[in-house]
Amino acid sequence: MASGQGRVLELAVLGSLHETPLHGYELRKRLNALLGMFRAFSYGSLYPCLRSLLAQGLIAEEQPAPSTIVGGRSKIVYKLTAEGKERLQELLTQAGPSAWEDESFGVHFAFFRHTEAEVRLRILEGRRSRLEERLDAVRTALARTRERLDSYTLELQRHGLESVEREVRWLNELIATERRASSEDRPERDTTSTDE
Amino acid sequence: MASGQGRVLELAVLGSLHETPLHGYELRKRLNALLGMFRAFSYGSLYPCLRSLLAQGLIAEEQPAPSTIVGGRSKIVYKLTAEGKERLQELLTQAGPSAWEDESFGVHFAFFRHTEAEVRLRILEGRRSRLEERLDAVRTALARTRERLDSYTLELQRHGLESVEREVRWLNELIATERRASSEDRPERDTTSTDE
DNA sequence: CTCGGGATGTATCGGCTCGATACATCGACG
DNA sequence: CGTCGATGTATCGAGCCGATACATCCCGAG
Repeated sequence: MASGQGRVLELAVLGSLHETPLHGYELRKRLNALLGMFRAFSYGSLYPCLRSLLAQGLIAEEQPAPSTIVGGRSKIVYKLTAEGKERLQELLTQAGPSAWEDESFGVHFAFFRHTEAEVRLRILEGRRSRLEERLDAVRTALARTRERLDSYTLELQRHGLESVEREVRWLNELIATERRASSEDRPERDTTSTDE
Repeated sequence: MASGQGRVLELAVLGSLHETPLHGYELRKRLNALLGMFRAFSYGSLYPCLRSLLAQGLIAEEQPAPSTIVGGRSKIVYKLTAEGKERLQELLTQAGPSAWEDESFGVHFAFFRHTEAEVRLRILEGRRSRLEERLDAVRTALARTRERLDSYTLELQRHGLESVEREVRWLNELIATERRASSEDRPERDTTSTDE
């Protein structure tokens, strides 16, 4: 109900502007280069988001030297404010369902560099159990199906299951790597938690 | 611009009802079992869609024997009308961009059983070139990137590229199978088109 | 027998997002 | 000097989802 539930864009914009100030067009290009494999950002959502962030004081328009402005409307370069940086940190700390759904997981992952190790781990595990949930649901539904399925439906199911299983394996590797890295940082806790 | 552009639901509902009449709840369960790996259908879109289809005369409410109705509101079973079957055939014949985008491709594929071989092939090829386009875009954007990317971003890119490449390979196999099947039906055209 | 909880079932609302589109400027090339 | 494609800001209609509300049915525990 607050403002930051389904707002993946907010994190994406804030995170991108954290690296360097940008204007809308560049921002979109950068986001689509970064996450174009998973989703496509459009102006129809980008500009309203920028307006909202501007109104909240999380970003600000950066005025370039007036000499560079020639025509009527100049480029509007947005940069992060101090409040924006705080908000970004806050968003990066959240490890809720909003972090591991399909559309948002990629965005959160893309900024893992700025995320605490513990939060990273929780997001990865959340994503994994989300996918396993889905596997269960589809598998039991498939098992309960009485009728014969045609070969195309079957092939679609097979491909879908395989893709999700692949992502689960990928997550497993990432989680293992994270665990290894964090146990190297804290070698005292290494022997006690060698359960899995 | 017409009514059936982004309306994946229309095809999904019509296609499901073509097999057997259903009511809303069952319909949703069936669709989520069939395509739950790729997307999740919600009532918020399903009921408006049913209403619209009803208004267009493409589906009709099937009245069960009055003896089964006990309480106030009974189950509303929807079935396809003759116009609905026509519309479904029309939708299954279309092989435009609306057939091979991310959200819609799965739905179209799920009903390939009722689709002509030629249309199947065009949809599969359209999907493939769509994905290759995306690969190109991301790869060139990646090549043009000056700055060093952190390991998480890199890993995300790698995983994304690999997933899409995998889907392209899958499509290649499907296309090859389709071509083989259709050349068995028309053996005269076999030798001329052995270009790939 | 009865009472409560979980599955079944229909329906809506607010809000977010997308694709298409409009319009303006700038640099390059003939 | 004209025009074409890339750059750039911005909006609109329409579709879609998550949450939610509310009613009924079924079945097992007490």
